[in-house]
Amino acid sequence: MKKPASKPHFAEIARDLTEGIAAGRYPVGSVLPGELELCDLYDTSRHTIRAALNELQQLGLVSRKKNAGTRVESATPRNDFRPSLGSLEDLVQFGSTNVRVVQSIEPTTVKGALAKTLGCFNGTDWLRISSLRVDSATQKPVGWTDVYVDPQYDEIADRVRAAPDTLISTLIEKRYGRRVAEIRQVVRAILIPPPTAAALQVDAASAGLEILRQYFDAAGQMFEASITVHPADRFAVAMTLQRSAP
Amino acid sequence: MKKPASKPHFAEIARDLTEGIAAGRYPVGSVLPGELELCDLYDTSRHTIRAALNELQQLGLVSRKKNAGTRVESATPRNDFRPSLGSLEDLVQFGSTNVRVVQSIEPTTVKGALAKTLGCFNGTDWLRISSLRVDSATQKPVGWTDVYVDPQYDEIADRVRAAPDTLISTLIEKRYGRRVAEIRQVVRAILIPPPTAAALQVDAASAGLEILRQYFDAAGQMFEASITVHPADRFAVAMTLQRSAP
DNA sequence: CAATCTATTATGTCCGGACATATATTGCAA
DNA sequence: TTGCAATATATGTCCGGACATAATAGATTG
Repeated sequence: MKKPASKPHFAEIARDLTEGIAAGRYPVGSVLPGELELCDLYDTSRHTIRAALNELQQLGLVSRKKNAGTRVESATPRNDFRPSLGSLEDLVQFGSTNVRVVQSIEPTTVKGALAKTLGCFNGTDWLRISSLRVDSATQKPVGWTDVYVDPQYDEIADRVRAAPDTLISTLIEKRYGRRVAEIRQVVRAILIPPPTAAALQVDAASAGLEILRQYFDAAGQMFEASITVHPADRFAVAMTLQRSAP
Repeated sequence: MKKPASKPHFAEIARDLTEGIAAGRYPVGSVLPGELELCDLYDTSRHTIRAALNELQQLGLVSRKKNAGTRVESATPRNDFRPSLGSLEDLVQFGSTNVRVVQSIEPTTVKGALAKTLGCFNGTDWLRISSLRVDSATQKPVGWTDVYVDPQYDEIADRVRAAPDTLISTLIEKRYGRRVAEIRQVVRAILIPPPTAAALQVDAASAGLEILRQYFDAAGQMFEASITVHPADRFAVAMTLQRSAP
């Protein structure tokens, strides 16, 4: 009955359960057997079962609640790849490589196409913080950023100027306690518009990278958004994905 | 001595260790105390210590080896944000929205600037698979892709044509068993070169998104690379990041 | 001196128990 | 019927032990 399994026991069980979920034996939305039942099923200890279930949870296959049991959330082992080094700072390529030089901080009313791209209602009031990102080595501008924050957070203006290497979302979190729970990011290619091109010291018809970021709190409310334009030859978005389960 | 800690014990320990790493008490590259020592230090069981260390490992702060102990890898709690839905297919926006139309499959010798961007030696031989991605709804081309694979995999040509909605890396894995362990991706903005512009049915001087992907196996060997060019107004790279620890 | 064998030592896996805690259900009372 | 309290039940946390396994360092041998 017992195979001379080379793999650890909990990994075998995790594999079996994953297979069962993929095969539809445990359909999405259903609740799979309790831990003690699984102990009985696989003839092992609860500790081992939990280690196996932990794997499934890590893979995003199941969610677990105190009395409701472990619910099957997805049939396919999503997050097959995950970013290996991907703090937000790394992603944005912030920090030591370049600093923020604030150009202007003023309240504005967002309407029309801009409102649509930002994902807010027409005529919403925001505080716009425009800044230039300058590479500390070459002294050349690497990006123009318009950050839109809730106008009630106007007191962060000083801090934004004082801490040129800190994310504005971090400043808001420290000052007002509103915490970012989710970030949506869209990367597009554009032809850099003339005024921005001048600020970035590039030709008018050159290509650029436009990055839109939306910051949401735990309630799903967007309280910050930013649009960044980078010259094509001075910036790239890089990321590394690694397979989760070897 | 005992605080009325509301948080679980192992979480407190994880927090403390994270703090110690961030503060430099445990510098990057150093090896922090063994599990039994930590048991003594925090006056707890090995199980709890391991749960805490597990958190740090999950956050990418430490790596662990059989006899060398747990090594500090990074000072900042990276992966503070993780992609919420991020299978590779989602990221690439593959699948039902558009299909691959193969234009040519032929062996080439990569040299000069191309070799440099692809990240291989000058004069390396590859099998180049050029294809057009066409949106199934509008019938307009949304991207031009040059995939470079090891020329020994020339038998996949048929499969590439036969399965227009499957990743080429997946085809290689199924046919030859060589498995992708890591993917590096770089997104840049470019001006679309004339021949590509013609194929994509856009103006010559328009902006486009260039995506370079490199596929590595477990040994760190690159065995596939691809360069994709998308018209600026027909494609964007979107991703959602969610905070890991609420 | 080099190569090989052998302890030593760290993490990895696993056991079987205990109590805590959050949630769902049930039962009782207004 | 509605609202609240008691109970049941699932996962969460934690203990203290055991043996396995891999990597290192030391001892042994050619």
